Amino acid sequence: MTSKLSKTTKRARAKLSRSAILDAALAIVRQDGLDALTMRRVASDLEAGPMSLYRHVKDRDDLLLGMMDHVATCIPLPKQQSDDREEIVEIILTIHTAFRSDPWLVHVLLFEGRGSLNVLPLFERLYAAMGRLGCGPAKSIDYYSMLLHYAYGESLSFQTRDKRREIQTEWAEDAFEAYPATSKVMEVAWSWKYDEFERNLRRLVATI
Amino acid sequence: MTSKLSKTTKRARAKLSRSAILDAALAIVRQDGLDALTMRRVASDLEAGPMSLYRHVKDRDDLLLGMMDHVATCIPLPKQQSDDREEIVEIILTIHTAFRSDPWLVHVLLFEGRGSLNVLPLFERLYAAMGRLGCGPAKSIDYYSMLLHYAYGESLSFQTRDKRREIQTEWAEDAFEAYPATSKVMEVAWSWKYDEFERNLRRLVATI
DNA sequence: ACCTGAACACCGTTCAAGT
DNA sequence: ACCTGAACACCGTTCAAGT
Repeated sequence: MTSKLSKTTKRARAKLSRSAILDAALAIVRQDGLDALTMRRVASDLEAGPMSLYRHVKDRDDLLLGMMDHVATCIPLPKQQSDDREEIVEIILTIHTAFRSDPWLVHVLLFEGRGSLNVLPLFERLYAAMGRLGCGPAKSIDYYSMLLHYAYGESLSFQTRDKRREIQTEWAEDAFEAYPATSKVMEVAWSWKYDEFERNLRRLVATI
Repeated sequence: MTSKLSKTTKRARAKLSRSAILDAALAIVRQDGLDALTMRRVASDLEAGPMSLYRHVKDRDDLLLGMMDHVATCIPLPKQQSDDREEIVEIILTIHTAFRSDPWLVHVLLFEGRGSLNVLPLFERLYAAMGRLGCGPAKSIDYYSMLLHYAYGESLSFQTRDKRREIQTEWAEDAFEAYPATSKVMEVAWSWKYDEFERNLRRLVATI
């Protein structure tokens, strides 16, 4: 019995490391979303006290940054495109795909203000392509912002769409009665998937 | 002394009403942001117990919805434009301006999934203009989504920009060394205001 | 009818203490 | 060195009780 106990304590000790904590945190956030990611939950998943985490992680912010760093290194770089506009499209699509598989990224990027430097190789290619298209720094940051902001908004809207629809079904059926143009659109809107990111992205890139 | 006490209790009673609560909540959120809006804070600002609010407001969600309804009715409708594309631009700009003066709107719209029906007159004009431009329901919802998603992303990025920059100044100066195109852009980026919403909006509307 | 205090089940984090 | 329990200052909300 004593040996069994010491075994489990040994395992418990081995479990607690920065990377183990990051893995556990990623698992939580991917299963149950960012709100479910609490220090206490991570700790209990690792069968440790909540305070044990703080030896390997400065605070919740640092935990999120670590998660971003890890995810950023896992993003597969797209093939280099000969057409510069196509190169830009591919890069933004890569980022957008990352937002789709890890929706919490957008939240952290925007609201925690943390970004990983591991994403720089991707951005370097983006800015290089813009440069070849004749954009100076000002124009580059302007177009970059436009594309990224659209990706932010689209991702957030997409990831909250189901919840929003659920709530909106409570709206009175006759709410749109006085608004004919709206009514006509709304009939389609409820079931609309509007997953038109790539098509709209190409529209935007074409304006560069 | 007794009369003084009864006076204050009378005033305290008069203070507590749905609209008084909404006003207090709006004042908080405009001064200190959405995170500062707690039921306890609203109550204490009204010199009431936290539980007293629940007589006039179902829960925090209902409070937010009430705030949105109030703000939505205060949005000034833009002048009708003879050019349909210009009409669309004006309407989206109106929405964007509302997002700028009440940044919390975007957060509530997206993450709480609550929207006010009081905004329908504005949307009716938007969909009507799109219809006149030859858009069916599908195309309308597609373009509408693109424009609104961009407005979402731009607003969120704008309102969190200062905080993000503050954090990013901690980054090592030589982080961009290996990335020449990025370095060149970044020199401009730190001070860049990229408040190019209207110009980009026009670009987008032109593609309709 | 209107208001409320105590209580419940949470949260991140500090701090002093264990091994 | 690594881990932890108790504690602090929060949160939204339930519930039973006050007036």
